[in-house]
Amino acid sequence: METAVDLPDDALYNIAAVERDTGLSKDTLRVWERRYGFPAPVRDQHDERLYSTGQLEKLRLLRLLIDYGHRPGKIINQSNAELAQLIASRAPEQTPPADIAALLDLLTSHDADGFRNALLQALMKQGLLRFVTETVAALNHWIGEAWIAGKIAVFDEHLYSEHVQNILRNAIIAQPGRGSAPRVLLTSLPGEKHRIGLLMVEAVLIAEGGACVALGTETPVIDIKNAVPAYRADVVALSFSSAFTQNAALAGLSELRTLLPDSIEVWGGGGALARARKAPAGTLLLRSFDDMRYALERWRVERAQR
Amino acid sequence: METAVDLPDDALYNIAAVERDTGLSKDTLRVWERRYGFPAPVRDQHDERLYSTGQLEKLRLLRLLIDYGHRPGKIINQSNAELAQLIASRAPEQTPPADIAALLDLLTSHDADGFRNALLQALMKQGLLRFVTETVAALNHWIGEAWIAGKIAVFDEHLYSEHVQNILRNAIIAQPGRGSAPRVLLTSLPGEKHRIGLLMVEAVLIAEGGACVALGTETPVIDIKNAVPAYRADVVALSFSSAFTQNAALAGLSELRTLLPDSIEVWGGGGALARARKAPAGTLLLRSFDDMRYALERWRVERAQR
DNA sequence: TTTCCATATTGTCTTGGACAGAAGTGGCTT
DNA sequence: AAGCCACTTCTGTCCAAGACAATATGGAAA
Repeated sequence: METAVDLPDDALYNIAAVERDTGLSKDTLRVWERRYGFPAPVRDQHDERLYSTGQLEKLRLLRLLIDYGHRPGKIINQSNAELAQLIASRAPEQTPPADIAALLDLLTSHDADGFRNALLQALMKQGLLRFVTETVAALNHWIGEAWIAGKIAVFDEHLYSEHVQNILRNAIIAQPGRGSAPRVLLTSLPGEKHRIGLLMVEAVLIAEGGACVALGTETPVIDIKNAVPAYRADVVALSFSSAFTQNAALAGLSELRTLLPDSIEVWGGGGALARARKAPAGTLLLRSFDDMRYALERWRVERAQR
Repeated sequence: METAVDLPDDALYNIAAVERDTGLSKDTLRVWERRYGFPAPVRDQHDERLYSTGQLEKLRLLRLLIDYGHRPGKIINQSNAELAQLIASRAPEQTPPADIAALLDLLTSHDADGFRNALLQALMKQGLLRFVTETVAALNHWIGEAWIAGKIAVFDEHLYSEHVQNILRNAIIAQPGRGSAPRVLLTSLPGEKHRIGLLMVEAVLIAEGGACVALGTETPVIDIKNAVPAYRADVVALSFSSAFTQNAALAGLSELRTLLPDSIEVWGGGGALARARKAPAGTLLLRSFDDMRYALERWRVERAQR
């Protein structure tokens, strides 16, 4: 599954592009440069920053390590190779299980039809719930690893996302009936663009017999608030990938909590919240799909008692 | 179909929350305050900005009008009522045909299941090709109109997008076989986030028996270039909604043309190019789905002769 | 061990100046 | 009229350097 990623080595990126590609704010990029001396981009004729491909690469590695609990000041002056080493040492198991490796091979050999068929076959064999919680979750993880290792091309990742969306949405629409309570309104806040996570949640909800109103990504809080009565939702569930910072995710959950009546539950999950210690008052953190299934069950028991 | 936005009057928002909720950057919020005197937020004990509910509301109205083509300096000092008036005056008096109106009614009455079923029914009745080129195209148009008139809620638009994606992807995956040449690589450039247009194109391509490699939205040009040999594409097709400016779309087509070998065709379509007079040398503008079907046919005839 | 507090680290906010690129305007030619 | 070019205005984004809130760390006390 070796894929040379063909990045032009001489490409230069302005600060907005780097913010978009790394998730680090412009303010953060400037203050790192001031404090730590990295990144030290060259300047154009108007003194505006231009970041190199190597700097962008290192910033991605730093972002990943920081998400895993390292602190910027401790690691920012290490070389790309040392950082990659640090990442590698974090995961002792180096190779994915055979079934996942087979799927990755199809993807990185650009066999779109083969990849699609293999995914469909896995879905048939496992059923929706296991397909999502095992195969898709593992694929997400290992594609992330391959991405860090530079072993997967950007366009293969795009193709992966498209095919998984096709299959999940196909499964979602194929599900008969309307589902029973609770009715969960599912979306993400502005800035959170990852759709796969949302679709996985939707699929699990439906497989558990729940009713789901999916609004896609990036719904402003106010609009979520207005959607709740319109769709008579019982629960609002938000997904935060690790593209979000933990603080931003917690702040979003809190804001939504203050806007909604107490009778509506607020759930949050995803990579950005995986390390969060405690949930904002009146909200629920879901750290796994099992957590979500328990939350669903708990809701049903509690409401049945009333 | 009237949407009242209902906010707590006494809430205060910091600048990051306003950025998230309005999509206006912090820099923009500060420079508007400096230049136009609006918004003029109160300050907390540390001189940090706190925006009121009314300011947030007005910012959202401004954002809507600016997206529609108004200029900030001209409208920023009008009252909320005047801005709402301006939005209302945009509403054309035309009405959609009955079948589209029925679908819109289901959507704006928040009947998600009814809307889904009506879409499915239309698909069954019309077949994929007519469903896409007639029903979905008309729905897009009339939802755009309703949005400008402020007659449709943000969350209803989100729900619409999700359901149409579900149905189109379902139809795409249900299509048997691999399709015949040409193999079309389909995506959009960074900045272009509209997915429905891409899915419509993919559905039409598949309905015409073509082979399609869909990379989703926002693929950087360099990655498109790398994807072409990897997937052995014959044609690259790009979609530009009217969120793109015409010049930016034409520049993107030109850049891609120079990067790819002459044997690969470059096609462009979508709202941003609807008014373009002539295509960049060596590229093809598709102004309708029929144009695309002709282009497909022409490619097949030309290649058959060789 | 757990809890608590002082200290260090880190991200976000502040101001006011600058300027590139988009949008609008006017005059000229076809 | 309609296209096209040059000129002006408008508008979003970038800059620097300082400040401080929020979080994490590390050691002392319970």
